[in-house]
Amino acid sequence: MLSLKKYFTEGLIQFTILLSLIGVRVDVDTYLNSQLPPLREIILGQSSAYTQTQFHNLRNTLDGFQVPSTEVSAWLVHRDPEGSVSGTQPSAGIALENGGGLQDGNGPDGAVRENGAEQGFGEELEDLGAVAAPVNGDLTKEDIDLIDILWRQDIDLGAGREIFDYSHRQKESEVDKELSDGRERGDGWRSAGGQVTNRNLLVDGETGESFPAQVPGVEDQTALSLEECLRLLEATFPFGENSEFPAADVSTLSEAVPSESRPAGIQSSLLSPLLPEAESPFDLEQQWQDLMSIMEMQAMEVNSTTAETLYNGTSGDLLTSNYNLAPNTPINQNVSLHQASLGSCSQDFSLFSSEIESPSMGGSSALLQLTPDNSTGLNTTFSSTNFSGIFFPPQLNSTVNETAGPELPDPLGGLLDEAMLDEISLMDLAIEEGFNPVQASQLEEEFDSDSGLSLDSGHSPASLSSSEASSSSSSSSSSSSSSSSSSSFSEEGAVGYSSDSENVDFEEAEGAVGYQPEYSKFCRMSYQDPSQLHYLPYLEHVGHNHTYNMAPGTLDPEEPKLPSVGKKSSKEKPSEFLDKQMSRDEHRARAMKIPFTNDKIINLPVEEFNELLSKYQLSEAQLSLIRDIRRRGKNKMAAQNCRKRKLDTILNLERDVEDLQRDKSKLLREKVEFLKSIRQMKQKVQNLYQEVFGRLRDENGQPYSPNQYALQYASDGSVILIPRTLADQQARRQERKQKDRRK
DNA sequence: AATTATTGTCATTGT
DNA sequence: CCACAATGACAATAA
Repeated sequence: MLSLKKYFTEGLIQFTILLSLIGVRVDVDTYLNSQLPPLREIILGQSSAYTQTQFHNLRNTLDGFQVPSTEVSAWLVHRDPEGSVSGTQPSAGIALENGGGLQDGNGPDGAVRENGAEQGFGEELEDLGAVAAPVNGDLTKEDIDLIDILWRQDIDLGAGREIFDYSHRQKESEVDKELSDGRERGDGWRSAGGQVTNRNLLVDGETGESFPAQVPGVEDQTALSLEECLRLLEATFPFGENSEFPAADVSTLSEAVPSESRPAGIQSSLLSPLLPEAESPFDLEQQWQDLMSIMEMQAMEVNSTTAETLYNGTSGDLLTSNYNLAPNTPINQNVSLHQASLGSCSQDFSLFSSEIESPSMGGSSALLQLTPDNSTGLNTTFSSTNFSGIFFPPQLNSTVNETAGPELPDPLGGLLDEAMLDEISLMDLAIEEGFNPVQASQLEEEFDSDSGLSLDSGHSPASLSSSEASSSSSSSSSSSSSSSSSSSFSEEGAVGYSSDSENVDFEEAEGAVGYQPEYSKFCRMSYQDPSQLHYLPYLEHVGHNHTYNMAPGTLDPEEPKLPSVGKKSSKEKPSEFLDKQMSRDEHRARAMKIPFTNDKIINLPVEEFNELLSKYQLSEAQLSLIRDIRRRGKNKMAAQNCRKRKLDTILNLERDVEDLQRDKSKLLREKVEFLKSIRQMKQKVQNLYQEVFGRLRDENGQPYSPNQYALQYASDGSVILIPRTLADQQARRQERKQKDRRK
């Protein structure tokens, strides 16, 4: 049996969740062996590799869900040892026929799926409401859409499709062949129809209570129950990197549990055991802990809204009411909540359109339309797609897509200007701030404290990267060690600084401003530098006839006159001009009739210098002057070198500061992104919870009151329905445990 | 005339 | 100790 972990990675979860939601327990093995193409691709129509026929086949397959549970087994196509496909295709339901999403392969656009979803949902509930919902159900549009969303989430979160495709499908080539021959295959399903797995169809739920019933070991359990699906879903949340939830973080789920009095962190340990196989808990755990700690405050917010929505729904049409009410609830978070899990649902389409009119969303739409070119690029960066696809209404995406093409991950995205992403993400942030007051305040806090930087630096890297990208090479690799190409640094430094100096946050600004006056100076110097350093030794005589240098004793009678002579020389050029070009020391040397050049005096090695001196009979005054000239000359060069070094170090420091600021703002952006992701995940979980809870029916076919019951994750990984009082007790216990742990 | 940037020089320290 | 480099501080000069 495949391990659950593999299910995660293969993204089967959502699919299975769907099955579970409608009361079907599916043998994942069966699915895996069924030669079905990856659901994500099919459902989303994102893979051009699948033909219409294949989509059709899938649809047929999914149609199978419509049949009563007793017949459900029939649809399950599975593969016999010889590899031939066999299975039964029951009378095909038509529910999916309306779901253009499956047909046209437009995926999340949602435009095609605008119709019929909501009604389908309500009707379904009516039809099934009296019966134990989990037992039996149609695959409604909502379901499809939910799957869609979930898949997208997986995509967004980076769940590797490759894993899915390759790691567990050893017969892929075979499958591919068959896929390429989709119609035959589909026919095969329909016609063959003999072999059915029995174990798939453990349909529980004689009553609504049946729900919690099954709690076998997770690993070797053949069928995935709803509980497991929930858990799996959660397990996949950590950005698709199959990280595990830190124990303390299960509160996320518990927070998603709708209740008036906050259910207070349901057992974290309940969830943790189900992730024993999480592959790389290393950094992610830490990451999660950090993030979750940040998020703790927001959780309550989510809670309240959840409770609200849930309570709004009365009974049978609880879910329907959810869908309807959520957007209308005063708290904006519900909007994002819905978008999180149902963003591309056709039924939400209309809702969103109304929501767009709200100021925040209006802003978002404007934003997105302003930056159509980057929409593709966003996909590659973490969760950007998430937000554009889920967070924003489908229409927006569609409009974007019109200009920017399909929303598929774009390999070129990474090359896009990070700046735009920054802006977008920050704008997203700003938008989202409207959704969650707590979050907003938190973010405000951030931006107040150090995000004078982060806000502005969102632009500063932009300007930087753009300028750098045009001029030099290193643009977006923020932490690139300061490469000192002296040719570019001057310009780059100037640009970077001028932009940055405005963007530094206040504390840092002080230091930076202190530098600023000098900085321009340095920039100038740096411009001159290359040439300066080279020809200075020759040109140093040019303009400077500094006189203060003269040793008192060696004053030449001419020297005081020199300035006047110089002025005249400007008019009587030829000879005087040369005089003017000579340094004072040279003048003095000439006055003292030193028989060799100052250049020799200064630059000869000591030995040669001494030799030179020994060759001539020089007066004491001459020797003294020569020594002074040598000393001053050497010192002059030393000073120049020193200044150059100083300049270099300062410029390097500047660049380091820039890099660090860029890193900082980048980290801040990432933080914000994480926060957003977490929020959305919470909302998805919350939604899922509501959906599941809303479908539960007691013996009388009545929905459970969220006031009295709650879903709870048991320690063995299952999900059970328990009275609220009990849940609260356990929650308290759990809190205690956590506190103890922290201590 | 005042200010600023640049450069040279000196004194000092370190190598 | 010498020669010299490095550097801070000061001053002259140019712009």
